[in-house]
Amino acid sequence: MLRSREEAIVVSVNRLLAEKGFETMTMDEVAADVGIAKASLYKHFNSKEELAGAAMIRVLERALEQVDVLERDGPAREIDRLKAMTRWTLDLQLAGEMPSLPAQNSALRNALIANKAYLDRLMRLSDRLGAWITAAQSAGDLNAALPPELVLYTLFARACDPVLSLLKVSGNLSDDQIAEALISTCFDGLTGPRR
Amino acid sequence: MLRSREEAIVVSVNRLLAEKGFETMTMDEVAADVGIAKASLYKHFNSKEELAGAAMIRVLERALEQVDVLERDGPAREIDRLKAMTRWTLDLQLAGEMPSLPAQNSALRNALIANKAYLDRLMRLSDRLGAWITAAQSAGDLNAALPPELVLYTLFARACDPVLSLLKVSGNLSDDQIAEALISTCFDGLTGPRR
DNA sequence: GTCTATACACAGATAGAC
DNA sequence: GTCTATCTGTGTATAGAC
Repeated sequence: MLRSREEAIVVSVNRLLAEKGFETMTMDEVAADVGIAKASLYKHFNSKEELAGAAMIRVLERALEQVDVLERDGPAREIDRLKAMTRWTLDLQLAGEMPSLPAQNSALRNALIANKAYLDRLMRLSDRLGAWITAAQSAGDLNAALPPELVLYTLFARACDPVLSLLKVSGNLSDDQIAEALISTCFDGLTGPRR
Repeated sequence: MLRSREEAIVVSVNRLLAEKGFETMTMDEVAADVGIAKASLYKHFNSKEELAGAAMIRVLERALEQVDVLERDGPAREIDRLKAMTRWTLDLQLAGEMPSLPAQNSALRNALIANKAYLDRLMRLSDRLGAWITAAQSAGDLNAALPPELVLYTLFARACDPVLSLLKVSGNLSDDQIAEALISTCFDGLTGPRR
């Protein structure tokens, strides 16, 4: 029951991070959302940074599980697996469960680069996706002129692309149309698949 | 001299916003960076939101000037003008002068949508770019299946793409290589121009 | 482990002299 | 308009009873 309580906390943090970002989210909000007192939060997590770190770790672990699923039951070609992973992150965003990544300098970023558990998951995920990327480049399905790290960063960045939320509030497209359009622009670019 | 002082303030804010984001930037830092007392800041701008708004407006005005330049002396095809504008925003980012946009909910975003001067510039810029976008789609240079607003949002989002800063800290590419690579992935996608 | 109450720090904004 | 000094609110974190 301690585990399930902490799970409930992390779920709330996940959603609040997605909604407001790390700096704007307050521990009072988290406590209110979970339905416990703020002081109780600190019995489970020693700081706001540690709490956010736990949320980020949870997302990375879910991503690693998804990589396993795709490797077992997914499409054969690596390019299609990469597209499936991208679709997975877009669906997470659309569900409001993707915490916004700390791209710029922030207190969270400094805490995360000192968080061994977080870095471990991040590197494992990078390695798995990196293998797919180089394979897809060898197969001629990804532009081989692009540095693999550029491809990796681009896919990571799509996981928090503000274009999705802009399209969502504009209200002209369904969630599925948004996801498909973003996959198209990510892999085929704005010019589109034909030339 | 009041004008030049305010210009100096906005330049500092621009850089600090690019470096740390709105929530993390403090008025004390701004004052220290400009070299005046914090109270003096408030003689020029009534709030932190207003100050950041002035910085955003300045960027939009520079962008509008750039649109004029390209319309006068730039390439003939709209697709190439859009690429030139993208390159311009990437160069701004590389110079550390592009304030990070308030994609998620933040105090700044709420202030900006109530800022008439800001919204006016944003709409003017959107209209100018929107005309290029539909023209490029008609010419077959942009994927005509994509909603123009999606293309517009995608270009706006490239102006604060975290991929750029990730590549910059990794240190493997020159600034020019980074800019060219990002234009390539934006317009031709990860799969590249050939198929 | 949960709560109420509070300590502590810091950031946005202002007062008032010059 | 610039300064020093200060007010005020708020957010992280903790004390201590139960």
